[in-house]
Amino acid sequence: MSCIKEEMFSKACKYAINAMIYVASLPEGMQRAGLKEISKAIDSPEAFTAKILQQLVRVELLSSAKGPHGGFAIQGDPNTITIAQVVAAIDGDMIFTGCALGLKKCSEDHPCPVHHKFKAIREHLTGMLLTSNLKEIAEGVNDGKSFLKY
Amino acid sequence: MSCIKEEMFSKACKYAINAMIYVASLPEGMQRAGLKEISKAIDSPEAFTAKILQQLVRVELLSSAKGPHGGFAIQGDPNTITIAQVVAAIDGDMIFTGCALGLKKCSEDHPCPVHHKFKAIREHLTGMLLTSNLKEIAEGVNDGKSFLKY
DNA sequence: TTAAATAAAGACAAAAATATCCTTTAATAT
DNA sequence: ATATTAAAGGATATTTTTGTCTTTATTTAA
Repeated sequence: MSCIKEEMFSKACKYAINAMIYVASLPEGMQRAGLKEISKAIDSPEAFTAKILQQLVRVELLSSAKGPHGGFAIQGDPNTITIAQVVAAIDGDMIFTGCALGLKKCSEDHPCPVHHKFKAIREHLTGMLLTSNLKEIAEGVNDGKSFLKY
Repeated sequence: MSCIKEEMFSKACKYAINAMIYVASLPEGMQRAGLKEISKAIDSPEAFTAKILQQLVRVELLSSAKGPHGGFAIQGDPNTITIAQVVAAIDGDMIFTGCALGLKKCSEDHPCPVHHKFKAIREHLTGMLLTSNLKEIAEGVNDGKSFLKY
């Protein structure tokens, strides 16, 4: 027993976010990328990434095409797709709604000992994720202001 | 593949926080509780909780005594022990310092695409955890204002 | 129409987190 | 001293998450 980890999101979710940002950052006209290209761009395990992309296709955040020149593209408007949607698709909404201490019935009426303290954090986090759209974030990458790997 | 979880802390960490709060909430004079009592109070698996309490003893957040009337007590001043310390002891400091998207070298110079957005959240979270002391939180439990289980 | 490219799907493997059980050690009380 | 109580430690089991591999299905291009 020697835990040294626990971060905000699962690895699957991180790969999903990174992949979505990468695809969103593709130049106009050629907005389709294959699995190999994506997992190379975000430095993620290829086969595992494939599974995650499948999930994103299922929830219609991505569209996919088989065959030569196939691959994945953002489905919908990158301007209105938020990181919150990607997180919800992969990790579910526990990060937005779950009790920090794991109480099943934690609420205003029956709060856990840190309920009110975490409420503010959650609202801050949720608000940020809801207002972070793919387009804006992908632009940072295209401008060389932020990075998808290392 | 059907993830539906991911919360802020590991279960181990949640049990640790709850256990610390419970022990801190014990009445003056009798501030020692056994494993059974603790895991019943916080509704956690007994044997697993034992391992976590051991860790907390090792990092000297708890003291322990064997034999009849043995058990666990807060080591030090509950007024100055913070939730941040408990989290760091069990989950490490990734929650405070790690990159949200998992980049190894994420920094101001080489930021991930959401680095700046998460910075504020992290600071908010860290500040809150650093200023939440056991004493204050345990009082809420003693006053019947908050709950350790269900 | 066939070959090549690519995603989808399913089975499987490895690693980590969670959880249990059993034995040992230490303290207390009789 | 001895029996009892309770934590410590170690081995093992289960579940979840992460990751791989192989086959199938679909599309494109020659």
